[in-house]
Amino acid sequence: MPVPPMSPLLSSHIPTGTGWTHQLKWDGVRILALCSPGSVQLYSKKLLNKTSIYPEVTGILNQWSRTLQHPVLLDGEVVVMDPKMLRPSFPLVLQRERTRAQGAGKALQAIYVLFDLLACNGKDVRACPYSERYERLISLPIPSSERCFVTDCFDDGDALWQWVNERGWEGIVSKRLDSPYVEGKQHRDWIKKKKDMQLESFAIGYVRKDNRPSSIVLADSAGQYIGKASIGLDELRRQLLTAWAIKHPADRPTTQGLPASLSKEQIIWYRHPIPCLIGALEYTDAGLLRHPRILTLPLLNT
DNA sequence: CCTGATCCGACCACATGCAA
DNA sequence: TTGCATGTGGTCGGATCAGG
Repeated sequence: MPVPPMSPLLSSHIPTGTGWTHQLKWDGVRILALCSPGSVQLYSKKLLNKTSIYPEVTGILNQWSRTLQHPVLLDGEVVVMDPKMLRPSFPLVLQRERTRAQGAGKALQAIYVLFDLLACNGKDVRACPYSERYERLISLPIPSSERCFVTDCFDDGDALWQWVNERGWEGIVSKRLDSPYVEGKQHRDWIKKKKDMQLESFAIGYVRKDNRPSSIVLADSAGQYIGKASIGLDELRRQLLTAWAIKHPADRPTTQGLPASLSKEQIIWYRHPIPCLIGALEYTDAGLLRHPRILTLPLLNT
């Protein structure tokens, strides 16, 4: 039976030494595959059944699983490649997951990238060191193809990080070679480092919920709306946001072309936007920031 | 019948408070 | 001190429903 998958801890530091191996971080949806003789079930991180969502993945594994004598439990990431950028695209995989019409064209074909093995030959191997689980994984006779393969391991984490940055991938995951497979994050054996985008931006107002600022409304230097951010707002910043609105009120936004969805929230607009530094993963296709967070919001006096 | 607005649930990330 | 559970917040597409 599947268990909640092992998750990497976020860190800005890449571990070094021979005790660690490093892999690309595939930006997609975590999927466990339980392959029994003649049947395949896919599960999400929360153990929801995703078997029918990715029939192309299920199909590949199904063919192979007919030859099995005992159940095998695989762990990996389902991704969809961005054909232009030659790297996984999280927005595309979400689009793929939510499109019932399988595929909507070949562009949204899902790929299953494997990186761990929890059970094989009917035996639970979670207690085995990662190096051994990985060796067992690559020795499985799964028909390797562009649609399903095992991710590579690298010794030099810094070099892999540099490769990732040059090509705009999401990040890397470092794994301790002697570590067992542990549910969730109760370990220090898997470490992820993610790329970060920073941009100068402007708070043109804030969303008021429960009588206090809950997020800021963001525009870029050209005045284009780029989303809302709430992560990073502490009590001091909330007070600042409120005080700024009292000093520089406006009854309508200084920016054009805001989405209609904003109109159903209570938004306090600023006469003068506050410059701020925003961190984010990337832009979505709609031109909004993905996972924005507030890095610096200056404490202005006037 | 079609269209748009709205709600919902799935994904992700982080802040916070509490417990070990 | 550290990790976990909870809550908040963002995006997106599907489902639903109201109104033309």
